[in-house]
This record gives sequence, C-alpha cells and structure tokens, in this order.
Amino acid sequence: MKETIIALLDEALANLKQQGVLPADVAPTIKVDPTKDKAHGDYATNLALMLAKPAGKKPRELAEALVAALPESPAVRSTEIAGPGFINFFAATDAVAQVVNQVLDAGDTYGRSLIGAGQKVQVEFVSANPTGPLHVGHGRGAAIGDSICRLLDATGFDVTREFYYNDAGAQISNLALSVQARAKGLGPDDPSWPEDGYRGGYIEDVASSYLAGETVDADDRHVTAKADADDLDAIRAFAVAYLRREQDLDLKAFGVTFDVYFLESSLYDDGKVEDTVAKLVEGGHTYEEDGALWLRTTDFGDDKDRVMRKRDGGYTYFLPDVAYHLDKWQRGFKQVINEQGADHHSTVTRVRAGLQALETGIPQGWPDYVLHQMVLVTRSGVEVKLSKRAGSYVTLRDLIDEVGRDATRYFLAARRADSQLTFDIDLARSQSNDNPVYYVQYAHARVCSVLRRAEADGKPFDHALAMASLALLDADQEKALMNRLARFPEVVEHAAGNREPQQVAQYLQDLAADFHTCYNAVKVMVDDDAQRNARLALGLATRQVIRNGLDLLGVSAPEEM
RNA sequence: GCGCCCAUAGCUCAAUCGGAUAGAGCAACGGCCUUCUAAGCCGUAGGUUGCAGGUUCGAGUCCUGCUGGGCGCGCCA
Repeated sequence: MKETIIALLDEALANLKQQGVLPADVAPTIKVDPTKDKAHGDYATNLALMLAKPAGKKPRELAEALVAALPESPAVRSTEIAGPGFINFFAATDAVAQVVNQVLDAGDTYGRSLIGAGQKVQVEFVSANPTGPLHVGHGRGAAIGDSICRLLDATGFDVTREFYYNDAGAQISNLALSVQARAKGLGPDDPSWPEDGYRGGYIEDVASSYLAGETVDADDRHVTAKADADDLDAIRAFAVAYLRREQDLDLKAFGVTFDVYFLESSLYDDGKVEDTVAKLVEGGHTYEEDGALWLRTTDFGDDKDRVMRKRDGGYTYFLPDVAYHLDKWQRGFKQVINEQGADHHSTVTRVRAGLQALETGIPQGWPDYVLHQMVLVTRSGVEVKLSKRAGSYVTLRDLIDEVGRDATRYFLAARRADSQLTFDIDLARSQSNDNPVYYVQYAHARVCSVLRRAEADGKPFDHALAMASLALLDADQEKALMNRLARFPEVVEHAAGNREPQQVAQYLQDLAADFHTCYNAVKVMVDDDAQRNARLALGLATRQVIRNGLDLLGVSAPEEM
C-alpha cells in the first residue's frame, strides 16, 4: 500500500516537472507515513512541505498541484490536503485487506527482507569471563544482543554471534587460587584465603566437583578433573570449563546461542598481540616512559595516552582488545557490533583509537557499539542484591527460575538499551494484566482459541473463500488492525537498522491492543461463511505477525494461556 | 574537575530521517461476561516533554548553556 502511494507520488512529481511547475533537478526521497490519527486517512506525506522552498511555492498550493497531477488508482479511495500542506490518503478497503493475503502467503517469512544482501556482520555480546555465574547485567546484554542478531538475520545479513572471553589472565589465576583454597577446605574468612579471592558459594561447588573427578562439557571445551588439590594448572583448566558450562546452561535456558567462542589467550598463542605491538611501534605512535610502552591515543581522539605494555612486561587488557578487533576486521567483518555494559564505555574510544593507529584502512567509527545501562532488580519495591548461591548478586539463572524465560527476556529487551532499567520481579512474575508480555501472548492464544472453536464447530478455515472475501473486512477496528499488520516489515527494518529491539516490543504491544479491540468489537464466528472466513483470515494473519515478532525477541507464542 | 549516557502523565515506559492535537500500560474513577479465553474491551481524568535560549514552514527529537541522576576517568577487565 505504502509502496503504491510512493509510486503514485513519483509519477505526480514527474508530471509536475514536465509541466515546469517544479524544477527538473529536485529529487526528494518521498516519505509516506502511516497516520497517527485516522481522521487523517491511512497514509500521509509531507512532500509538499519539503518541496515548497525549492519550488518557490506555498506548501498548500504545491500540495494541490501534486494532488491534481496524481494518477488515478483503485487502491486510493480519496485524498485531501490538510494542515500546513500534508496530503492525506484514504485507502480503498480491499487494498488495505490485501495485507492479510500477503501475511498468510509469506508465513514465517513475513517481515523478513533482503536489505542486508548477505553482508557479513558480527555481533559480539555477553563476553563474560568464566569467573562466576552470569548476572542480570549479562542477561540484559544477552537479551539485547541476541535480539539484534535475530533482527539482522531477518533483514538479510549473514550474522556471526561471538562470545569473547579471557581464560588465562590475572582474574583466572585468582579463580584457580580460590578453587584450590576451597579444595583444601578453606573458607573465605580463613586468614590464608587468597587476597581478592572469589568468595561466592559457587566456588565450593567447583572445588567439590573437581575433587570428585567429574567431567564437564561446555560448548567449547571438555575437561575431566584431576582431583589433585596441589595441581593449580589442572584446577584452572577445570574451573574455567566448569564455569563456562554453567554459563552455557544459563544461556541455553535463555534461548541464546553462539557461533564462535573466542579466547583471549589465542591472541597470544597466535602471535597476534605481538604483531599488533610491532605494527603500532612501526607506525610511530608509541613511546616509552616510566619503563612502560605507551600508545599515543590522544592523536586519535582519546583524552589521555594509554599504556600498552606495563613496566613488568605484561600487556594491559587494552592491547589484546585492539588485536582482537584487528582480527575481526581481517576476518572480513565490515560491520561489527559490540554489545556491552555501559560501565565499559571508556573502551570504545580507546579501541577505535588503537585501530586507527594501526593505519590499516579501518574506518574511524568502526566498530559499532550498543551499550546498555545498569539493571536494578527490585522485589516488593526493595532493591535485591543477595543471591543464595552467588552471595553477591542476582544471577540470571535465579531470575529465569523465578520469573520464567519469556518474561525475563521480554523485560530485558523491551526497553531502550541506554535507559537504566529497574527489573521489578513482582511485576515480571505476575500473571496478570500488569504484565506486558502476557498481554501480547494472550492475543496470540486468543486467535488460537477461535481457530479451535472453528474446528470444533465443524466450520474449519476455508482459505480460498477467505481470500475472495477480504473486502468484507471493513470495520474501523479491522482496518486499523490491517494497517498495523502492514507496518511490520518496516518496523523490523527500522529496529534492525537502529539496533533497537525495543521497537519490536512496542509494536507488538500496539498490535495486541489493536487485536483485542477488534476481538471485542467484531465477532468472528458468525453464520455467514464469507464473513466468518474473512475474519478468521485476519485472525490468522495477526497470529502470524505476533509469532514472527515474538520470535525476534526470543519469546514464545503459546497456543493457550 | 573531565568524558559518555539519561531526564516525557502520580508510577513504568513509547514516540519511524525533524511532521499535524506527544501515545500505551499500571495506579484512580465510571461502564461491559446467558455471545469466539474478562490475562480482555469501552469511557473519564491525568502533560509548559527538567530549565533557558537557538536553528526552521514545523522541535520530545537537532545546536548551545544550565540543573538533576547514572556510569567511567588504573601500568584492573
């Protein structure tokens, strides 16, 4: 429908240019939007407003000329000029109703597009180090990152999901020491407990599992415990695998998977860290001071220079980060999106500066970042900090166990990443109309229920009759619902382009509202076969779009509540 | 002090590339179940979009300056 109107306007423009009303060199991008107010018709364009200046005409005058130059079309019932010079389009009912046909025809692919043209894009998210269970912040990253991947996939990109972690640094040594201490029967309050050791109760689980000689299978590694409390290397390897497996289980319970697990240690093993240092030194962007090697990141927009190699000869985390991103670039990812917590935002400038200093033709703003703000969890209006198992924070597992996967994902993905999020456990687990995820799921279940009724009444859906009867869908509520269905592909495209999954959630709320309104206003199971089947078709189309939309958020679409 | 992010109804949040009278849900009030799931619908009320300027046909949206909040400012990650 929208495309039809754009095409009509395009012709009108050409006509006016030919008549000399418009200069031949104007080539505006024609913007047609669904209206917010149905008094303004179904679609509207601001074209006359945009062209008023180059044409040297008053907007309303130009709008009249445009309307006069508009070719006839069966899809458009009428047009009007309104406000400062908007042109409103009232669509013919059967033209609007064609969307039902389109949705049913496309099925699971309705809303998908080929905009990405198969371009490779990599999304790095979660990237938690294996030193403990995933917490709510990781959950937000997982929900947003995974949904972005689904959106990119739906818009035709070739998506690689990547998880980066450190399995060899100081944090991991600390982990190994903590497990070892537990294996030797020490507790966090013992005087000989390692300084800055991990105090959480899960360390004890790792230790007992190690001592029992268990085997753990994570997605990317398999280790059998040596059960020797003196072998720190064996403990380290086991602990990393153990916690990786825990994280995998958390992510699996959350419906999130990865294609690549990338180890920071591999950057050292493959000489990529050294290569990066060499390149930076060669480029003349480094200097030595106080026994350390510095990168002049201030040449590339950073507010102070950064140490690359410490006085003790080790590298700061910043260097492998640069090496890692160089590796991403060399793997051919022209588009990379890093989803991280905003508490790490200082790395953005730093990593980009490091990449610029390499002078390998990496664009200035590469890679993209999506940073999510902190998550505060409340129960009964009070902030929740303690967890039985971890002793220090709310784990993702706790949350999924308590409120369920669907509500957890929905809550974490339904708000803009850059707004601070309060996760209200009471609200998320309430099985009531307070809870937005149920509102959407209920709409889906309701359609299913009507279809079950149709079957039970011996009046199953007749596709051919329905398609021939779509013009009967002429109630205001039905038109509103169909116009909403027609917007879905655009919503997906926009949400993908802006990396904003919450737009899908918002759309689903609106769609569900339109459906519920329709459901209450228009009875589906009427005696008239044509009428009934047209309405069943609209229900089926709605169900399909809800399903497709929820899938983009990783939320299930239940057949009954 | 410096940098990044945020500020929209009592509460939680939307608002497509800058478009018309800023929208939902919750909470409040009044209606709707002998009819397909009332986890629903209809209606009422609720706003100087933090403040002050600027840009233009038009600003919640862009620019400048304030105020308030979050995060960061390590030879930690």
